[in-house]
Amino acid sequence: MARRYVSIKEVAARAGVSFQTASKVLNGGSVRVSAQTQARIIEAAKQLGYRPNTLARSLVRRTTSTLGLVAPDMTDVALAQVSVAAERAARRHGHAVLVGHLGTGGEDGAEIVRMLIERRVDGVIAAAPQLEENAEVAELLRRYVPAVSLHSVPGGGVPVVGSNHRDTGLLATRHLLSLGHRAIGTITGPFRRRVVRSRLHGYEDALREAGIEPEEDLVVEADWTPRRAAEATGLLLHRKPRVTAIFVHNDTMAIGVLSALAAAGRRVPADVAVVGCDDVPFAPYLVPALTTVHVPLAEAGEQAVELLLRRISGEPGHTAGAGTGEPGHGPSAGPGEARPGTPAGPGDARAGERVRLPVRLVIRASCGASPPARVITGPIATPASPATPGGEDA
Amino acid sequence: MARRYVSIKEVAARAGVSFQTASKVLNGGSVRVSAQTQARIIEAAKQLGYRPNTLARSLVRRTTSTLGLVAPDMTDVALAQVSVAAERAARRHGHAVLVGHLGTGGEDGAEIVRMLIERRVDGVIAAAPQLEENAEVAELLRRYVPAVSLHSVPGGGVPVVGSNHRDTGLLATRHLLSLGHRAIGTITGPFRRRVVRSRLHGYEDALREAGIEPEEDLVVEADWTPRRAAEATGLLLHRKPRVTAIFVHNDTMAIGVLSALAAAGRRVPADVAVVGCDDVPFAPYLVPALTTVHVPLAEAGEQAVELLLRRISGEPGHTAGAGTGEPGHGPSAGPGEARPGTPAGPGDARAGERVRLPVRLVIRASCGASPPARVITGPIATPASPATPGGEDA
DNA sequence: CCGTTCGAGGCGAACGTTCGTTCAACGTCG
DNA sequence: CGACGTTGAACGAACGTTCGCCTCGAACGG
Repeated sequence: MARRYVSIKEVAARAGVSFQTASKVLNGGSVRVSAQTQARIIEAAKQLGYRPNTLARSLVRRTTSTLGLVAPDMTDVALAQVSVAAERAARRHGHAVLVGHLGTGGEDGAEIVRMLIERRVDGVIAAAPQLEENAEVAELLRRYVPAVSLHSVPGGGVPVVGSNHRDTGLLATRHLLSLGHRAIGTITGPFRRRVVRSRLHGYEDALREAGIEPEEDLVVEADWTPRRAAEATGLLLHRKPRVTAIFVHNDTMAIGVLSALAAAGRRVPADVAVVGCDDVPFAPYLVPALTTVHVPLAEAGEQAVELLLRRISGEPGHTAGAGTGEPGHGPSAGPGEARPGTPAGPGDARAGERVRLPVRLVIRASCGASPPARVITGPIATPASPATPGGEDA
Repeated sequence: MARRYVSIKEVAARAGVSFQTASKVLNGGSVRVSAQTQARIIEAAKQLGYRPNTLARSLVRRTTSTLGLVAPDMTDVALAQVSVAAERAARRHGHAVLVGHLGTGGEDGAEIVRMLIERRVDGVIAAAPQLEENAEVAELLRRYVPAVSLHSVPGGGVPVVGSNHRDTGLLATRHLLSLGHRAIGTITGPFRRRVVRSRLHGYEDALREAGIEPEEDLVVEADWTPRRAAEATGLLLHRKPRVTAIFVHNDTMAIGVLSALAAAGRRVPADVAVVGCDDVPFAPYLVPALTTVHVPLAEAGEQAVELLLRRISGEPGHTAGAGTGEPGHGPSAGPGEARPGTPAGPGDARAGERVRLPVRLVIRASCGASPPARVITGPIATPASPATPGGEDA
């Protein structure tokens, strides 16, 4: 049961050299050590099953090759994608990932971040919407450790990777409008989330573009779960029996919406059209197949890691390591939002503070449009709507 | 951007004591240091924003308070539950979690485990079905680090936490039989997975109990995804048009099955009854609401952590740590499939090697049974089937 | 008044590395 | 034939802790 780890000294002893020499060979490679000795050391290491102790290594190198990930509750497949992608990307770059899952409230965020800091992670990825409101976490991230967030961070100072969520609302609603719908309801996530407000802005702006004044009664708040979404749909149907289309803020809730609609005897898409958000793997297999706005979640996780790693290695950019990234990437990339003053465009001083991943509409059956799987991409130019200021988020 | 961490020496200096004294105070608490001095040290630490460097601590304590988690691909909500629950449980016990997600093949398992070992995790939780076949991983876990698995481990020596999956097959199939179905098909996960074979055994045994000889044509292999499940269903319908019920190996695939059934114009449950597996959060909101076998995934994750932590702290049990070095437990390898001699019951000498979490049937609408949400629990006595003894797996 | 005890805190060592410097031996060259 | 380079390897120090033992001085008992 000898679970003791063998140290480099034992390897060295067996090879008959000083442990420092062994160290040299075992890492660096061929630095000033005869081929013979090298072979002996390597052989000894293999025989003994030597595994370097990264703790000791980190202690002297002052870097752990470990990233921290603050993850959400994760009852939603969509969010899980981010974490998985991020971890994979990190590992590809030789970094391990220390993870902490928030409670549903997200109030334990600071605790998690402190844990990560004490473990001296090289950087932190904040991948939970709940963190949006957590000023304490934001402060910790600003002060103690390089970080990248997938959601807007109170007080700024932490670069953000993600999509423009106003675009999602815009895309979904415009599509519904183009199909002739006028009474379009929406089942949202919690209002206090920026994502939600952004999607709502897109929804409203699209409506106004079409000359329709948004109605409060058509907007029902839920909490991302199918359960609450089903309830919300019931309420919506009650308040506005004549609604003919629904924009749902995520695909998981769409399941609940579909369920409630079925329970109410409304056919989809014949009576009511439905458009979701995220484009999770099962979306094409709902009945009817769900039309939804694809949000590149996995890609966001990956990009977040890349950006974070660049920052850590102290790549230039005004924001100490942030920038130079994404030079003129994407079609119109970054500046999705109408924000006259601070375009955050490429070349802007704050470039790199924000990486934008375009969303796109995936047309399936639930909206009643005929052709299968057409795709319309965002971000989109907003004709005339300086109304909603910049702060969208991922 | 001064990201430098303050060390305990700086705290000590500021408080005017030796750093060892500061150390004493900052951990142990009231150990032979005057209240005054303590206060001074604590104050200094606070002012400086001192965060202990757990690397150094771990180095001397020879324990990292970190657990490794080998997680699956995670495109399935059900599996994500395990990871989240495990991480939460670990944190509750003051442990952090280092996570590695397998690729779809799971061939990178050893690489991940090695990474965890080099980082000196105190223990490893193997929570991926893909690991079932990975002998290299099993070997690493046996040799280098205490571990607990959620799935059977080749060669044994690693305790397993999970449900008896024969029971799931039994429960689902018996239910369908009790509803009068005789032509019952099943859409499975990959055959090479034990879980799958176990569920299949349950399915077949239930059939035989009812005097029905299982037919190969009624069994179609898929890969856990809705996509392949839909295809498989199409195939099943083609081969056996008269099938009146389907047992699906997980809820995510059930989405695909429902979709294919709808495409084929079969009504559920009127024409075909469907029973799933797992009981994920959205199951009640599918149309129709999915009858499914509830598998306590989150609980399994939690229990795995508890068990692992007990093992680490060297709690007794005959298997002291890891089976006192696998004496003569070789080929008889864990209480695997058909091994009449070793029932591994409670009170058995090898108790602790296997924790069983009962599954239960949750009756909803997709099977056509009338009462809403009845529940039938397992594990179940098998009337006359000594064929498949205990050895199912999680 | 001296020896003992006890409370408070200092000190050395160790944990397993990495990194830069030092050292010995052996040619080689002028 | 001695100064010098090279080459190969050893060595010392440091990373930030924890832990156990040691010392010091004051208080206390006899």
